[in-house]
Amino acid sequence: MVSRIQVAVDAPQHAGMGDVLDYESEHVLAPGTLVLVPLGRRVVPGVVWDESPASEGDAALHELRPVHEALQSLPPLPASWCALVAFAARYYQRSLGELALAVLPPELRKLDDAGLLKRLRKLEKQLGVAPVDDAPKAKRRRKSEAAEPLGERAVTPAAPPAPQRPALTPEQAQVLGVLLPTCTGQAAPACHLLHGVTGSGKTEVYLRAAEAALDAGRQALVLVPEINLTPQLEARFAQRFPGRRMVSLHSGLTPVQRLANWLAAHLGHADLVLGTRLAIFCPLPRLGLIVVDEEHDPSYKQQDGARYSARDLAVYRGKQDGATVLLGSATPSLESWQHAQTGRYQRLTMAERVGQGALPMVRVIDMREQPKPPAGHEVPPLSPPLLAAVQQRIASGEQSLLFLNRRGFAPVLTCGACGWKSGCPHCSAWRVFHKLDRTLRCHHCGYTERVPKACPDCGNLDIQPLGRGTERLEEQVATMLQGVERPGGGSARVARIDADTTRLKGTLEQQLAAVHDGDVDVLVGTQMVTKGHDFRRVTLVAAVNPDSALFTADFRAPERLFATLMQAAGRAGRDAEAAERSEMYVQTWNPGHAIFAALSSQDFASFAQSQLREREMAGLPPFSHLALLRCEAREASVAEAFLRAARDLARGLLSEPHEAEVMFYAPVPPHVAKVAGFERRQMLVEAASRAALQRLLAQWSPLLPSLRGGHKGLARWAIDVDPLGI
DNA sequence: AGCACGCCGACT
DNA sequence: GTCGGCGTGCTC
Repeated sequence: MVSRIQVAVDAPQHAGMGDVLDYESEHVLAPGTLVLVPLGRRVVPGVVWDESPASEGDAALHELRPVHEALQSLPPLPASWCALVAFAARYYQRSLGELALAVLPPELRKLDDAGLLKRLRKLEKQLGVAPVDDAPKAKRRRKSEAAEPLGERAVTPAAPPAPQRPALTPEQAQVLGVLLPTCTGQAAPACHLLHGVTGSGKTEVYLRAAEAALDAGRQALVLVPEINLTPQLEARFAQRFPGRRMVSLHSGLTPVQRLANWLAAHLGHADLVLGTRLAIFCPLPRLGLIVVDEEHDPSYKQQDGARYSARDLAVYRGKQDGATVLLGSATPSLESWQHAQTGRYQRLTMAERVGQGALPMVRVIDMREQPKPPAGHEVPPLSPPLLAAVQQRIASGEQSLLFLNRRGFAPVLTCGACGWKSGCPHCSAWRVFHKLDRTLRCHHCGYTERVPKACPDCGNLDIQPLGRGTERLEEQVATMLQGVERPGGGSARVARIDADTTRLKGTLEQQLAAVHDGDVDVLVGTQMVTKGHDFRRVTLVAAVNPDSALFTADFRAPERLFATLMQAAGRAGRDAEAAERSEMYVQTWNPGHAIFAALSSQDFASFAQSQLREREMAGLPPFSHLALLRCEAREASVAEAFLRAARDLARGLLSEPHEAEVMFYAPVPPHVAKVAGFERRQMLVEAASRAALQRLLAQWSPLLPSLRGGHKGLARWAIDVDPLGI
């Protein structure tokens, strides 16, 4: 019997095709089955989808092409996975197939059934598990089967010695008293917001929660914001759960490894999955717990392709799969904080550092009151009080961490004679001066050139760096500390950690080890060093120049700066014995800014409260809901005309009672308006409720392809739902 | 998105 | 005379 099936394939929404395409198949294929289908003159991978009632009727409008091949060695993706993908596609305004295929392991998209079977056999051998039943293929059919646990449970190796578990603090015990029953199924699953100051032992809470879920026969998914943070967390989980199978999922794995790990999770062999945002789409048949560590971190929002928020999807998935969700942070996002206030999330608090350590004393340095440099000279990077504090740490054999969130040597070069600046010819951005290889690099399009010997405009030889990045800070600090002796003899050592020094795999670990071994007295670094690392001998942390974050147009900048500074502060005094002498210095030209007062008192709750009040008055999230329509064209006027036409179209969609529910702003250039020769424009859409926004977007986005014809030269457009920056 | 077809400039 | 630029159009 030949039957008609629906398949989701990777075609973008703006192609104007429906969500699924119709094919004919020899066999009935269960929804969630991976297939290869012909599309135009290629063969592309796709996922069999549950028939959508809309296209049911028009059976024989055209000849259907047959499915090329069904990948039946792989158990179909579970209905819960399809539901999550369908929700995310709808919510973030992407086509079903684009999202479905984008969140499968890239390697999987390249295999046919024979290739896949080979990988599965290899995996089974590696894991020592019974083979997945692939005998009577026709038996594996419809939904009822797809929803069942897939494959056999992992054969647990002989019980290893029980690992040592640290004693719980009273706060941890209290938090776990609430949390654990929801992880084991004794109590209804819930969404918890764990607000715990840095050093309060959040990781131990994650470990105990995972233990409870695992002991109840469930799987646990732990998300971290960055790949850098996976190795250390992996080590802690591996140590705690020696008898359990754990896999990691992130873009740093080789394609083959990533597929193997994904398969282990999908087949139910892995008990624990640890990964970055992309892991939220990993099929897990027995999911009982999702942990989102540092839930406020912007990395959870994908910034290209399908712009989903893994944190928000975790909450949705938890509800759908009956799993408990644990969002953890020392500085929760205002969205999550608000949900905790209204009772939608359950708030759990840990205010004390393990071992009674205090957070460092915060000293705000007023840069306006520092001695003025001689005319024609720059303000030195470290003010006298900060320099003295660093020197004192060196003298006592302690370490300092200087945080500057800008890599490279100088953000821009300039000619002293004619005012030329090192702009990028293809972008509206400066090219950053990298001294190591003497290049000017555009961080937006990658355009790189050797630094010119003379000013390209006037020929003047005196080209000067303007501003300061970590590369230059390292150099200047080394100069300032020249001749400063360490206790054991020899002069002070300065090191730097940022994306440029850790480009090669493994170098971050090496550099961190050098810091731990005491080979470094002063560590200069970007954001990278403020996240999660446990520096035992650091007693001084300084934010060298945090002011730039105060004046960006982004309404989330204060929240983000506060989180970053709090996180940086948390790097100091992790050793209880040294905690008392720990300090955080903040150099600023705006000491009156509310953020620094909040940082000094380290009172997140009142900071959050005042920020929420401001958001409410300004009608910003979480009190409104936003979407951005972005587009690109060679000509700015084309991009703007398209956005205006889209706006007129949208206004026409709003019927009488709903007219005031959604507001449209004028098209504006984003922070960097031109990238790689294309002019970018964006238009903000604001709605009082999520439902109203979703209602509009659902009607609006399918109509946008029809506008294309009227705007020659329009390159592409996309909708960003819940954008992080505007 | 791919991948074609299709119509105009500098090369063996 | 062809190789190749990217504009336009189609894919169940």
